[in-house]
Amino acid sequence: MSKGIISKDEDYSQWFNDLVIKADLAEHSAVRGCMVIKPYGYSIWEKMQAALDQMFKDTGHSNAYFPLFIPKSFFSKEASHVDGFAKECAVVTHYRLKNDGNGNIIVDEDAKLEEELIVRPTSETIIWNTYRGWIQSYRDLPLLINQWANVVRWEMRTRLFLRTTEFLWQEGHTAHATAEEAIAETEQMLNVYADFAENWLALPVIKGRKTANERFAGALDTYCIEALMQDGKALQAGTSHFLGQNFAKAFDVKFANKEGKLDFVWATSWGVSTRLMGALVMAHSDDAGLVLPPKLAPTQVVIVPIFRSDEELAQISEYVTALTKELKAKNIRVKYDNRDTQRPGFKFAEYELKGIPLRVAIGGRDLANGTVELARRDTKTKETVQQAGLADVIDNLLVEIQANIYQKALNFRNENTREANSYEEFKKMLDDTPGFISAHWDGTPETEERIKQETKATIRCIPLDNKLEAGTCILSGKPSIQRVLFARAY
RNA sequence: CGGGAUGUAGCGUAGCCCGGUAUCGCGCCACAUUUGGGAUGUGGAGGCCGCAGGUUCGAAUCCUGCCAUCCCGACCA
Repeated sequence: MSKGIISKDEDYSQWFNDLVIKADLAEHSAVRGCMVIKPYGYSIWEKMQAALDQMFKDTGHSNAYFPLFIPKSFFSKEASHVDGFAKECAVVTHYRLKNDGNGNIIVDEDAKLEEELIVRPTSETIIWNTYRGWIQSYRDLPLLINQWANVVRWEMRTRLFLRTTEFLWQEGHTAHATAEEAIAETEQMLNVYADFAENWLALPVIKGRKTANERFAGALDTYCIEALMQDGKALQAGTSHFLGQNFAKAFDVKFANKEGKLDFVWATSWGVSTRLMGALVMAHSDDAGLVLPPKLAPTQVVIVPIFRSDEELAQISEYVTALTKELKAKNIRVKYDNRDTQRPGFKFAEYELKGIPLRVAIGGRDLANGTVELARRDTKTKETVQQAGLADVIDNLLVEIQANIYQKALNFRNENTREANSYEEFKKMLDDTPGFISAHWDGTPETEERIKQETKATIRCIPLDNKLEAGTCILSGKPSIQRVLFARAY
């Protein structure tokens, strides 16, 4: 176990907190519920952004930016939307401070805003108000826009990365001429998220739809990807919404179709957030620290020299310079840690904590033998390998590590996905063997709500690849046409 | 917002019941010896004891108020 990190078996949530802090990803700020994302954490987020951004552009989307503030009146235009967000909005009421004469800075009551501004919890309203001016004809469609932004949701309880008051995300907002096209877009972006989760985060996800209860405020249908964390709790990793014509109607966004008739536009929105950082940590890491998938690791290979004298270091450095050049030619992100202020053992522990996928150690012994010591973070194994052809070995290993981390997470999820056929069995599983539970449900919000009240488990999704299967609801005993996926969730 | 707890050096803590300006460890700085898994020794620096009042000759300690954080609920990307 690493210094200052509690074992994840002993206290999972404390382990997560320790890890985020010790690995230097983020820290609590002076502002309630808001975190400072530190350089190392932010560099991982930037890797995620870069990959996602490219995927959005490859599917025809463009980035734009809309205001942080939204006039309060916009919110009341879509009834279920305001219901969903009203309780967690930060509101700007004044635009000036003043000195009260006693050395205190106070809000200047004379500077009250005519209409209060809401700090965006999500941007549907301001964006659809803007789209009204951008769309007149079917020729203006589809409109495919994404924005990278921060949003604020005044949550009661916050946790680093998983639920902070302010968080970073991207939100896509698209407009289409037909429902079919909007639904296809919703599904396409869900697939982009699943692709990203599996191929970059090395995180297997279940694609599915939310029940009416769990649907986004203002959506007709909410699709999601659900992942399983190492403590057996589910985490919603991304959502994609089919908004129908709700926002078009609320903001009067009409277009002339090919027949010259006016119709309301069909909408989607979709987003992933810095919560993915939490998913990344919780899915793969261990008691020694982070385990980063090579594709997202800011540094993929760290080289640690072991030396007794300046002369020895100079000899090692000469070899490392050549190796580094080779690795960089293969687009491998490599760091040479030749600090003489820390000893090798300290560096080993530090890079394990930070999740660097591969470590190369090289000392006098290796120089004599033409070898290096190569250590994998994911398996914690190390071996002595020949210097000749090392760059290729490393290149291949990074691919293997990415695949291994994914496979490990997939095995874990498979081992912790179970079928329950009675309510007793269901409750026992939740307590004894947490994970996904596939069970029959009668399709009513009442049953869903009662299960949630009694067990804290929610329906994570109705998987898209579900097979229809007649059965009886575990709670009500009423007929059911399919199993749905339950879990306790973050 | 309800229930519980905690605020003492960068971090973790002792002292509080029973008032007398603060203990220990990690980390930090200097030097020496070290360097293949978180080094050792010697010396050193670092504190408005969460904030504001009150009691007292004297408050980290007692009293009141406030603020913040954490844990458990309801809410949630």
